[in-house]
Amino acid sequence: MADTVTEAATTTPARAKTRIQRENETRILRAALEVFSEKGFHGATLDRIAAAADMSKPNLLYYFKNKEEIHIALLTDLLDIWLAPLREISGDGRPADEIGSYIRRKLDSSRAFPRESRLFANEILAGAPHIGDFLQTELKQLVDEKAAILQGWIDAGQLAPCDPRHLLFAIWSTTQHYADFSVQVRHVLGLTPGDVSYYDEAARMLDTLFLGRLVAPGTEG
Amino acid sequence: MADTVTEAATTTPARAKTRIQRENETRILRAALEVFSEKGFHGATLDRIAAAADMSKPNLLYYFKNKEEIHIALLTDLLDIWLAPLREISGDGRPADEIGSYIRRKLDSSRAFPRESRLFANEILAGAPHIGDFLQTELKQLVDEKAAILQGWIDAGQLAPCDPRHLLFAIWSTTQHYADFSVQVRHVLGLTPGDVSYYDEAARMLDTLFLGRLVAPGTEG
DNA sequence: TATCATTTTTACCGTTTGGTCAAATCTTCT
DNA sequence: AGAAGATTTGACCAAACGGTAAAAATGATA
Repeated sequence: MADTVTEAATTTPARAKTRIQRENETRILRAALEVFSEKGFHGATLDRIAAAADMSKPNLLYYFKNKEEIHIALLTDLLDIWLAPLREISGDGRPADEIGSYIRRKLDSSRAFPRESRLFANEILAGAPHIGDFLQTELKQLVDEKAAILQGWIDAGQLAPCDPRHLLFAIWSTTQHYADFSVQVRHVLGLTPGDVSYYDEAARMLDTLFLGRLVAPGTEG
Repeated sequence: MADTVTEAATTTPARAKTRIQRENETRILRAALEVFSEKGFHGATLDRIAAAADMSKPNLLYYFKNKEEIHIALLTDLLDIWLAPLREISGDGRPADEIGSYIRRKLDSSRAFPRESRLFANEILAGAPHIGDFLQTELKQLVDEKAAILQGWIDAGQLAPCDPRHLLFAIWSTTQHYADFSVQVRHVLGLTPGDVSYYDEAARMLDTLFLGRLVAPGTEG
């Protein structure tokens, strides 16, 4: 399993970073995100990443000691993006407002960071070899905390009885789907490759689903 | 892009298959499914698949001419599994019954075929290089057909106004999530690696979400 | 401008990987 | 049993891959 992203990074004193160093590291990370999110860890090659960064392979390896270190650097950046929308959920607001805005934030995140979302999806699909520890500790803790808020609403009769953690799963899956499965979404809707116009309709759907009544009364089994 | 699964397969007359041939092909496909779904296409190696099939690599290549052909064979089998639950949706039933049972079938499919689901997810994430054509034609057509049924219910006031295709997306994402992101689900719930006990609670959640009212009236924004 | 550290390049290496080939072995059928 | 075909194996190959070493070039600084 090698390294995990939660470990301390620096063992050497660590000098101040040069301008070139900063520029090249971001160039590499940007290129690597593109390639990793599209091809997965094993499908991505250093040659490809180097080419995308407009840089020679040995030069790339001057900034990151190996392929895995680039991958871990990307995942580390990613986790903040992933958690941010969840962190904002507050027990002070009204359930519909809080849940509705959480969904909107997650959906916005899918639209703004589709590559990051696919990187995350690839990592989970692969068995979360690098972020397993994060999932078990940091994420679990935050989920437990927010689930308690949702449970409070359930106890107060403001939210249907359900396992709040599964409600979060439903929000994650539906929102991330539009980034991770965008190819399928587009093909089914008959859209062209770059088109992301489906996000507006997606937002309406998720509002209806999570905040409205989907199936009309009297038509239930 | 190479081959797609929808192309005609045989150009040679195709002899009747031997007992050994049938046995070994299924052994290979079973092993390949295990490895591909766990490691992705590029992460899977012929050596690994051969080892999992308890077979030498050249012997494996006696039955499938290359790695891609094994992958395509798996995807072909997969598509039937993927479509089956959707095909069953009928316009004759009541909306809640039809949608509810569709969700149950999809969730059962995730539980019964998690490896197939992950194989599918990997393929879509990679940009659907092999099943792009299937998505654009066969799947799109079936979705259009079923979406028309849902639209009929909407027009009859039995279903909330929404884009029916996005309703299908929501069902796909929530149900497949439990197979594709099972590692994350288990880590968040604090379950052990093999544990799939979360499926019962998942079924309740999805029933509440799609068929019930999630947020109570009066607590909406 | 001379010096020193940083950055980049060229050439290369060992391993892994997908795949081939021909010989050997096993099945099947007469 | 023996021929014919099907199956299996061991030895091997070329390309791709991750990564290294050392020299050359560039940048910062006094």
